[in-house]
Amino acid sequence: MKVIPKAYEPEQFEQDLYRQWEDAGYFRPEVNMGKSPSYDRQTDGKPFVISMPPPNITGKLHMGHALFATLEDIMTRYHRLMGSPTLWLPGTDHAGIATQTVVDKSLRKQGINKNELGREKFIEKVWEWKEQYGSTITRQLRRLGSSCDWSRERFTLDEGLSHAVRTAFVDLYNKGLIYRGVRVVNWCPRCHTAIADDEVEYRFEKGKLYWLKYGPFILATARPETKLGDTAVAVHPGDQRYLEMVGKKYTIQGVLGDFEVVVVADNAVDPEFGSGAVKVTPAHSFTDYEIAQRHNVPMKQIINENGRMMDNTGKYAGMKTIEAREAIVADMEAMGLIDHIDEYDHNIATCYRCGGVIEPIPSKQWFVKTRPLAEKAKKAVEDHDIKIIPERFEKVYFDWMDNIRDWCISRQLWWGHQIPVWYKNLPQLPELPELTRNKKQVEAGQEGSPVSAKNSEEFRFSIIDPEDLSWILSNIQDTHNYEYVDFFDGQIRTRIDTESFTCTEKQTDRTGVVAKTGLSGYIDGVKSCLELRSTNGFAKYEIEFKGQVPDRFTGRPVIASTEILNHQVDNTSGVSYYVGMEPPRGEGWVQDPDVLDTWFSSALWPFSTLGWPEKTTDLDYFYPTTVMETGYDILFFWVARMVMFGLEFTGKSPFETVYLHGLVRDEHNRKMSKSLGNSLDPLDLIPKYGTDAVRMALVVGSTPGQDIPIGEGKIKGYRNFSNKIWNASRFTILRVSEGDLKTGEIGGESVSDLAIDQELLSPADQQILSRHQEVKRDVSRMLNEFRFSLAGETLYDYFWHTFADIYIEASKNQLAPDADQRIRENTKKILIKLLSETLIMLHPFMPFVTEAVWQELREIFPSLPKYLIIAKWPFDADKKTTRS
RNA sequence: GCGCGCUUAGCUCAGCUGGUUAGAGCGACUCGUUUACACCGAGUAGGUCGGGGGUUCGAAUCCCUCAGCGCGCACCA
Repeated sequence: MKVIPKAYEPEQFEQDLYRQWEDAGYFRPEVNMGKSPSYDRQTDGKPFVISMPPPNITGKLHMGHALFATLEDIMTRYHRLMGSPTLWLPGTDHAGIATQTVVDKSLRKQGINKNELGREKFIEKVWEWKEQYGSTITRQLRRLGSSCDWSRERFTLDEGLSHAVRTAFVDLYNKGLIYRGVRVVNWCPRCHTAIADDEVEYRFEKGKLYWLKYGPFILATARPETKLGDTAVAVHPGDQRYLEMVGKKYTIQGVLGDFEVVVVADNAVDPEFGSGAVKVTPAHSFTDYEIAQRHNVPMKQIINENGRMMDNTGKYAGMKTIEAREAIVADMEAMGLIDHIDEYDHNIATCYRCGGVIEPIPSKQWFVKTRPLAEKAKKAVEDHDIKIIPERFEKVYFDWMDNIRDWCISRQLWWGHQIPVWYKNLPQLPELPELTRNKKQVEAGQEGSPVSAKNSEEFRFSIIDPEDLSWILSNIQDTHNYEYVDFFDGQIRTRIDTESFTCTEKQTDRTGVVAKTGLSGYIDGVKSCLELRSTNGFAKYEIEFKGQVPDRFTGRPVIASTEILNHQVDNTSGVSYYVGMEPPRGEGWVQDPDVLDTWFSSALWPFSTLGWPEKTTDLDYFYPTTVMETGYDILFFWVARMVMFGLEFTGKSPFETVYLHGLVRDEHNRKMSKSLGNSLDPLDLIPKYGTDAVRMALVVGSTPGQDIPIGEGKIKGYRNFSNKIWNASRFTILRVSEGDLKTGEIGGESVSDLAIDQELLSPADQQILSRHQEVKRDVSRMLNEFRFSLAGETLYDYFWHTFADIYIEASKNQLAPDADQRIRENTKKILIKLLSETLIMLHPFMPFVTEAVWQELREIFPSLPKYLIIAKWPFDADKKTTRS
């Protein structure tokens, strides 16, 4: 008879079992396109794929990671047991701001200043940090039993992914979906970078509302210091009180002398609030900026990127905004410019990373034009190409897509993907003689055209190297108000109607317009010339086209390289820029110092990790992925953007189902926080109670989209369950192995061949077998429907309170030495069947105990698969012929 | 302001498309246990399913309404 320890000691098994699985390669899916599978498959053969939400390299594992790892591992293991080729692709995220802040802090503790260190050295330090901590978190994910394919592990700054990022940027740029411009942005003076709208968090703070005597108006403001940047007063168009004043200019007495404002009527003004008149500070308020844009009101910036008053604010220059506010209020009171002051609760904007107050300031940044992307992304969910669980988040998703604003993607940081744009300052050049305005357009094959292409479609796509085209077009964007753009290819001069791009709002049309009006065709080896003229100046580019290769997107031939022989720019900025995958040829080009928003690379994750933009086997086979499992808190940050980018770059939704889990909270449903001291550390709990217990505690009782409370008591409960599994199995194994197995007391080759004699069944046998069948069916269905909690609970209840409490007790009689030999044998067969099949079903939830027990079970019943992880799921949903 | 969620036993929560006597875990109480497991077993108590109204043969479940709590988005002069 076997000897098995009395209690389950997880520490003795977990790490060893994990190593055995990993070494055996069970986490790596078989890529077998078009071939018949090498194993018994219960599915349609489609691979099951999850891209792991890449944890930041900044920290160590917490309960949130444990939750996603558990849920994703359950799905992965379930589908593996079902026989699907299963890929769970892990990785980590460089997490721009977060990592830079943490490393900066740690360096400062060592007395090292980031700025003295310099960019290159600093980035080296961050990489050192990454080497140290990036692997910590993946090691800890293994501890959770995550059966992901480590051979495919990725990091967002890997060469392949960086290449994907550059490709995406350049492609969007060429499509006119990325632009650079001066906008009022959310600026964090503490992190010293712009952040996106959804990276801003609002919180209430007690403050004051100042009623100012403002020329003929009395108006309220929370930020009197911005008065120095005021250029207008806005009122509601229907407001009778101010009708007469609209359009007129007024002189306002200010602390730095008189200044002039214009009165405009705008619907954004709420006539009910305050006096119905608003002072407009276009440079430091989003609403004011928009009002100013609509009424052509000038903008005056008075706050700089350090959150301090600028030189144009006289004696207040250099003060922080709060200091300036106090000083200005004091001065205004002295001048009798303040009517009265109210108490007022402000909803102030703060940075989601550092908590600092956000200053809206005008800044030149890169933006993604999101609306065209959002429309497709919205449609994908509307058409059910993507299903969101729980469904109610679809509405939230739609609302976001409907109200989306352009996405500011440049960050003034060092750690991240540096923007693939290069700048060059150019000397002023003497004006060129006026160009001949020839309106003739080039058509493919047309007489006089130097273009040799025979079919017009090929011709149309064979513009010039997209990278150079973008570089050229970038200048159109930069200077506005071009009168005309001429393209001269050596023989024919082509006029391009510039009306289409005088306005930045029409940027999407740029590429199209160019193609339509004839900036197309290439001349291998011929020097061409592009000339731009604007109200600010002109630019001339001499270009030589060389060679011909297939375009990587369309497969059509394009110019392989375009040498810019010379280019000249003369405009107000005097700067030209180049957008491309690699630095441009020639001297003096400097790359844009900014990096991209972390979420830009994250948005590419489901396909960049599989090799995109290269056409790899992995991309072909595993993309689109199956499930995106993540927290509802990053629905906008991440999920929405993956959908937008997935559709844009691959033409496919990046996943079929989005499963949103909730936030892990403490047993009283409070947020886990260090200050409350209620945080649970999975790395303490795992050695204490076992990974399986932690996993079960996270799954059972949690509903998608709903926060999940968890306390140590709950985990203890599932530790007890682990032990119950161990002991019920121990009983089974010990009893079944009584007698001589070699002579085949229970016989049979595999579990399905266990010939259970229906004639000999006791009522207890019949009941358990029937219940067992139900559980198999229910659990399969629940897992297919993403109802993990219910599935786990069902299995828990069945195993403990039906199998162990009822059936094992009943089996004791049936196994008694004085019982009929045939009954004993039959009972043993039933026990083996029930136990082995239940272990398989429990395995996705509790991989370690179940595998540990399986290995024991295999010793007395060697026909079982070598490892539980690759066993066969005991219920086939397609076989609806389940006889009761 | 717009939207969403929650309110079920002392605590934390399940309860899918309405259908036996509303469930679990923890906690409480009683009893038991040399015999797979005290990280155990058998059992008990505990709920007018937030209030009100409606639909229905039948409502924790669907609809309306009110209240409390929480969250998201927008505004925030």
